This record gives sequence, C-alpha cells and structure tokens, in this order.
Amino acid sequence: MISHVKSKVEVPELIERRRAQFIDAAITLFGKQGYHVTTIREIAEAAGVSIGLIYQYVQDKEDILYLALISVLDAYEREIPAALDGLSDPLERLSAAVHAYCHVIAANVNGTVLAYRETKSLRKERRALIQEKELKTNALVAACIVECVDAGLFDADIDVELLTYQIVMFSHAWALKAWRFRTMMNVDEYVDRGLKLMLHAVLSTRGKRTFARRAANAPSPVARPKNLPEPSLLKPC
Amino acid sequence: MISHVKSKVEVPELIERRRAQFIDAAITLFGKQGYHVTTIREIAEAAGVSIGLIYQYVQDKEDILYLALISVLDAYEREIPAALDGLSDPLERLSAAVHAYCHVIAANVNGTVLAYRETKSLRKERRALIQEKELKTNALVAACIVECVDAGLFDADIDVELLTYQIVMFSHAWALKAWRFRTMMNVDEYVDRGLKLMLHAVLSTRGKRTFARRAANAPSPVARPKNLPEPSLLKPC
Amino acid sequence: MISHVKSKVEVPELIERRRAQFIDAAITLFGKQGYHVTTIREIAEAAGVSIGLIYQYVQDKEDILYLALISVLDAYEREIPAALDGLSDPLERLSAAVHAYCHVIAANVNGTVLAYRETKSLRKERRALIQEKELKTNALVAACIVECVDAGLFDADIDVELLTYQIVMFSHAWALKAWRFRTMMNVDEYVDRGLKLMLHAVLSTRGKRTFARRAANAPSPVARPKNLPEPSLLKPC
Amino acid sequence: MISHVKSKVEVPELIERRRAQFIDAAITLFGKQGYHVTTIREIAEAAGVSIGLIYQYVQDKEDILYLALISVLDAYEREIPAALDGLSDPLERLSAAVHAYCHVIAANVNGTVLAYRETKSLRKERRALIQEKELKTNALVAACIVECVDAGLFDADIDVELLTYQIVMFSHAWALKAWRFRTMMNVDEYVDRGLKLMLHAVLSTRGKRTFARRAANAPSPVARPKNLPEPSLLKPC
DNA sequence: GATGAATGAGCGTTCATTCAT
DNA sequence: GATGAATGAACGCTCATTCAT
Repeated sequence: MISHVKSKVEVPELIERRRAQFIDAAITLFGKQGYHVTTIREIAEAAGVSIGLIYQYVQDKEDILYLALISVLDAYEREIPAALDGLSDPLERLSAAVHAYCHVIAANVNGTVLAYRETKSLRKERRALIQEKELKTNALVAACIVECVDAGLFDADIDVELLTYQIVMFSHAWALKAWRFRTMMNVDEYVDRGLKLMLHAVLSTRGKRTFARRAANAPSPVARPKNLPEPSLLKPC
Repeated sequence: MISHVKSKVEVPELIERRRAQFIDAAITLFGKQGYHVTTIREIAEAAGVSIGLIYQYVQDKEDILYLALISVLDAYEREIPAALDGLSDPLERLSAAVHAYCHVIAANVNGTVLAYRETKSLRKERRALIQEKELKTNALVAACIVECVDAGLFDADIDVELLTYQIVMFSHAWALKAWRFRTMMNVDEYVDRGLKLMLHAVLSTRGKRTFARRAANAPSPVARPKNLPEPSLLKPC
Repeated sequence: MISHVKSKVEVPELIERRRAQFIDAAITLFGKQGYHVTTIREIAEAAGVSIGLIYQYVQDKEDILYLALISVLDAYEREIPAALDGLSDPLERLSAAVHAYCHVIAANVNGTVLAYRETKSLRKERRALIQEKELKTNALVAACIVECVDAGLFDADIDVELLTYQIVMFSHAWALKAWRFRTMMNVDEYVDRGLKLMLHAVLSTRGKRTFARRAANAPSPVARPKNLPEPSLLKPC
Repeated sequence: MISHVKSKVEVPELIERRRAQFIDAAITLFGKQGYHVTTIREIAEAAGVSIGLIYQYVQDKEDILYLALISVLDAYEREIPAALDGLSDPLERLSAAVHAYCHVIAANVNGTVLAYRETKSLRKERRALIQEKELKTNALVAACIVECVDAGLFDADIDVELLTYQIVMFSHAWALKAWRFRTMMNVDEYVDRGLKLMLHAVLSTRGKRTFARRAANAPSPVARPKNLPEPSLLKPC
C-alpha cells in the first residue's frame, strides 16, 4: 500500500521495490534504536542506497515511519487470515489465529515494539489510520471468538470485547515482554499455556470437552505459518 | 529515591523538592510528546525553573528520563500495598490490588505510556534497574494469586506466571489502549469486567461461589485508593 | 596531510580544498583571539562556509586546532629545506636556514603564537605528534650547525644541542616578542644582528674570517624565500 | 600589589590573605589546564573557599588572571635582585642573575607557561601593564650585561639589546621546553651550559680569562636562591 | 533516476555571575 | 563577611532536507 505518501518517482514497480528496500532497513533500525535516534543516513547506509534516493520516494522522515508501521500491521492482516484458510472447526480456527498472530510478532519483534513506541510520533490523522488498521486485526480475532460462541463452545454471555483485547495483548506481550519470556519458553509453549489459561474462562461444558480432546491429540496442532523468517536473532530489548 | 543520579546541590530536601518539580513536568511532556521530542527548555518552562537549575540536580537529559520512570514505577509499588492494607480475604485482596493498579495507571496514563515507549532510551544498566522494579510490581500481583490458590479459591494447577502477566497487561492496557477504552467505560467497570473474565478461568468451584456472592453485594467493593489525583484530563494519545 | 582526522566526505581533493579554506581562517582567528574564545560560527563566517560544512570535514573543534597546528609546522618543514636548496657553503646554509625560519615565522606570527599558546589544548597523544614535528624542524637547524663544525668553521667542542635551541628560540622570539621587536627593526636586521651575536660565540678563527668577509660583501646575502606572503599586517598582539 | 582590581571587602590584610589563597590555586590550575578551561568552581574548590567569596575580592574572571600574572612576574622581580645582593663582581652578578631567573622559573613552570599562553587573554590595557613588568625584569638582566661591558669584561660593541633577549628567552625556555629539557639535565647544568655558550660570544680576552678561572674553581658558584620551593613535580606539559 | 555535498535551525549543555540568606 | 542555589546567554554539534550535478 502506498497510501498518501507522495513520491517524486512515478513508476509504481520502482516505488514498490525501492521503498521495500529502505523501509525494511528502517523497521529494524527504528525498532532497535527508536525512531528519533535513527538518522536518515543510517537508514540509507543499511539499505545500501543514497540519502537522496530516499527523498525521491518519500517526502520526509515521518513518511518513513508511517510506511514502516503500515508494513508491520499489513503483515498481521495478511498472516492471520492465511493461517485460518481451510480450517472450519471454530476452536481450531481461534487457536490457529492466535498461533499465527504470535508467530508474526515473534518474527518481527522490532516491528511490534516499534508500533507501541512510535505510533504517537505520527501526526494525528495518520495515527488514526494506524489505529484503524489495528482494529481490523482485532476484528479478525473477535470473529473467531464469535464463531466459538455461535457454535456453543463458549458461554453465551462472555465479554467478547475484553476477551479480544486479552488475546491481542497476550500476543503483543510476546514482543513487549520479550526480555522476560524469551528466557522462559518458546512461542509455541507460550501460546499453548496462554490459550489454556484464557479459554478455560469461557469454554462451555461442551467446549471444555472439545478443547481437552484437541489438546490431548496434538500439543501444537496448528502448523507454523509458512514463509515467515525465523524469529529474529537480534536482541529483542 | 535519589538512586545514582548525581546532583551538584547537596541538601537532600532541596534535591527532593526541585527534582519533583521538574520530573513531574517531564513525565507529562515525555508522555505526551515522547522523550526525544521534548526539549529541556520545555521542561524548564513547564516546571517554572531555569534551564541551568535542572542541570544543578541532574547530569544530563537521560537522568531526567530515568528519574521520571523511577517515579512512575515507585507509584505502583506504593499504591498497591497501600490498597491491600487491612484486607485479609484473598479474593478481596487480589481484587483490591487490580483496582489499585488500574487506578494508579489511570491517574498516570502518561507515565505508563512513557514506560513502554522510552525504557529503551535508557542505557542498558538503567534499563535493567527499571525492569527489576517492574518485576517487583508483578510480584505483588503474583503474591495475591498465590494466596488465592493456597486458600483453595483458585484451581491448584493454574499457570501463576501467565495469569500474573495477564493481569499486568490488562492493567497496562488501560493506558496503552486508552484511545479505545476511554470511549467505552470508566476504570471501575473496566476492572470489574476484566476480573470477571480473567478469574472465571481459574476459580475453583468454591471460589466461584465466593466470587459470585461478593459481586452481588457490591459492584465495586474495593474503595478507590485515596490521595490519587483524578484521572488526568490530558488527552492520553 | 590528512593525518588521523576523519572526514564524512571522502573525495581527497575536496577534503584538501575545504579544509584549507577553514583552517586558514582558524589559524588567523585562533592566533588573534585564542582557541577557546574563537567560536565555530566565527570560523565558518570567516571562511565563508556554513557551520555544518566544517563538521563534514572534521569531527570536533579540537580537530580544527590540530589541523591548524600541523599546517603551521608543515610550513616550517617545507620552507627551510627549500631555502637551503642549491647552497653548499656550510655557513651560508646555516644563515639561509635562519633567515628562512624567521621569514616563515614573520609571515605567520599568528600561527607561531598559536603553537605556543594552544599545543596544550590538544589531547596528549596529539600533543606528542606536534612536539615530534617541532623536533624535526630543530633537526634541520642542528644539521646545519654540525656541517659548520665538520667544516672546521665552528669550534669542535661547541654545545650543538643548546645552540640549536638558541637559534630556534631566537626565531620564535620574533613572533613571541613581536610587540617589542616590530617597533625596533625588520626581520632581516633582526636575523643579521642575531647571527652575529650567536655565531661569534662559536666561530673558530678560520670561521670568523669567513663570516666577516661574507658580512662585508652583502648585508643580507640570502635571498628572501619566494612565495611567502608579506609579513601579516594584522596586529600581532 | 592590588593594582586596579576592585574588591568589595575593604580590609587590606583580608584582601591580601584571601587573594593569595585563590590566586595560588588559580596559577596552578590556569598553568596546567589553561585559563578558559578552568572554572571558577574549580578555583574555589582548590582554594577551599566558596565561589561567592572569590567575587567579594575580584570583579570578574579576568581579574583573577591578571592577579595571577602579576604574582608570577612579581616573583621574578623579587628573586633576581635578592640573588645579586652582596655580589660585586660583574661576571658573578650576571651569572647569579641568570641562575636566579632560571630557578624562579623552574619553581614555577606553570606560571611561566601561563604568562606565555594567556597574557593575550587580558584586555589591551592590562596586557600593556604586564609587558611593562616584563621589560623591568629584562632591565635587571640588561644592567648586569652593561656592568660587564663597563668593566671591560665584554667586548665594547656587543648587542646588549639582543643579548638580553637571548638570556631572557634562554631562561623562559626552561619552562617552555620543559618537556624536552627535563629529560636531559637539571636546571644548574642547563644554566652552566647556557652561560658558557652565550658568553663566549661576547667575552673580551680579559673576560675569557676571568670566566675560565671562575668555572674551574666552582662548577656552580652561585648559591641556589633560598626560600624557593623545589621545582614543582607537576608534569610541566 | 540517483547522488551526496552543503545548509542552518535548533538541540543539550556549560559556567560566569548574582543575590537572598 | 561568606555562602552556594539560581540564572540564562551562548557554546559545540547534529541531522533532516535540498539541489546542482
């Protein structure tokens, strides 16, 4: 998505390619050092382009941050539906969604931390766009929950809103508290323990039976989303 | 606490008073605009002191950030035990702890957001000190959970570690997602709904009975911690 | 010479040209006002460049001082051998060396005074490099003296070490005591009177005869080094 | 001497005592680090007084430099005549004067270097006063030379002006080139070698005989001036 | 389309000086 | 007489941005 960021170059494929080149560098640098501390010079160097080139595809530094955040949130919106593809059991779908969410985050700790640290560095109007994108991701999770309720697997009166946020925060926490969790377990354990804790709160009697059966069969039945890089080896904090 | 921040002035009461004066200003400004965007000039102006005075009590800008973060985390460590004072029922104590936690956070949204955004801006050694302080607050919550388990109010096999983080993230979320929650409910509703959701996951049969009885009697039985300013009216995002 | 001073620009000719531009301005300003009193803004203005440009070619203010001092000492090392070129009579060579030395100094009173005032403002390691360069210049003078001894023009047992320093200090004195000497004579008279005084101490009987003959023929037989600007008209003190 | 430096305190003995207290500290600090790099705070600390106290006895920082320089030059003017006291032989008096001069300088390398580095940091009118004081010291040496000429010990046509400066520069060189000479010899050797070199230039036939006889009898016949501290152990450069 | 040398506003920080105590 | 907390002008330096090549 190019969304409102003006470019002096007009060839769309070039825009795509060049931007990807330095936005990736920017996400890493912003995530590790912070937005304000990172200089355009550093981004240009890390991306192997000149300072001038960046300014051909972007109007100012904030544009880079905006594109970086968009790119991170896009990954969420892309990976979660992909992980649900082909699954029909509501409980399985929710579980797959959370696994997918946590894995994308694990693969991009820097990006997730960046979203928390620097969304506020955008001007108001863009901050709102980012928050909308976040709500869209939330909606993906919420939909899975509603499916479970509709299927009678969750109690009918559960607090969907809060449960959604609970799951979202749980996923983000893998990045935000990476300094803690990384030393204690891997992502899959984390998700399994998390789901067990969070879902026992809401499973109906029938749901509990289904959940227990699934857990007995396969400890982590949801395939790891493909095409994701291994969790970055960069120090997360 | 003066903790490792050197001052040219040596009178302790003066250090306390002056630092409080500009650290308060700094927390607000850092929280609203971010650490790097906020200038010393702005802090001095907001605190009603001269630039030079700040540098009598602090060695550089990072010291200000450090003191600001310490001050925020100290508030957590102070308020939670205070809220538990005099209570003996384990469930009541846990509930009181979460209410207190969320209220301190609500009273200092800026500070909490600051901790998330800018802890990384500290040098490594100080970052570690801040994280230690965070773990201490977590331990306060974890202790309440363990009490509930020991009293047979929670299932014996619950995941204390993750439940603690769940509660912590839930409390932080009031600040981190303030842009969302503020439009939907107030803190007390938020805590009540959250506790209901999170605790149903772990309450034993007896615990469920106790919890239900308590909820029926008083919607928010835990007194609001005294001496806390009203939730700041500053726009949180 | 670029010697250990890092530059953000990498084109050597550009480095040479730009540095010359502001180092010249710096020598004048440092020499007149002192290193610490002179601001980067002043240097930039005097050199007709922007502040930022200076920092493209230099890492900090001390680099400017270092380059300035190197440039002054380089002039000595360049001019003295040039003045000796083509001369073979030992006495004539020594005389030419002293004339050349004093003329470079006269052409750069500011620079010489600067070396005395501000070498200590360099960090230790660089101060040592500057002192080494000074010793090299001294060695040029000492060599001329040794030639005279070897030719039997000076007494065999003279104190070469001290005589060298005497000549060096004599030359520097033209700059250091400019406030005094400028009102009394010009450089050439100064050198002639100085040589007469200093050499009578050491000339052998044969040497005295040679020296007297030379002095009678031409008051200042050594051509003024070419390509040197006229002694600066700036007030030396 | 209080000379033109205003004091808020009016009791003369107090002025004398307090000023001595911080001027001594200032000479050391200025000499070691330079005038501009040294802060009033440092001087106050080194002298064991408060910042405010200094400003009771001095109007600004330049006053301190002025008083420091005066104090250094006063020592020269005091020590040289004292060393001549009781001596009547012209050659002995000159020798004693040079020994005394070099010893005062050796005892106060910092102060001598300071005079070279920072006289220019004074405003014009005060710089002139300092230079006058320097000329007075020169006159002490010149007088000894003239005595030698009048006694027929020196050639009648010698260049008194330049010889004086030669001796003065020679003495100063012990401080200015301390980094070199300190490793090679002690002050007394330095003076002996220097006198031998410089005087052979000017001694008449009779003078040479006298000088040779004196040198044979006692290598360093001139008593070391009393009441001088041992040469400072501070690193001179 | 791509480069990177050049600009200068604006930052963090210092320190001589003042003045209430 | 003595103190040292408070002030703020002014410094060195950075870095987003431009534009000639």
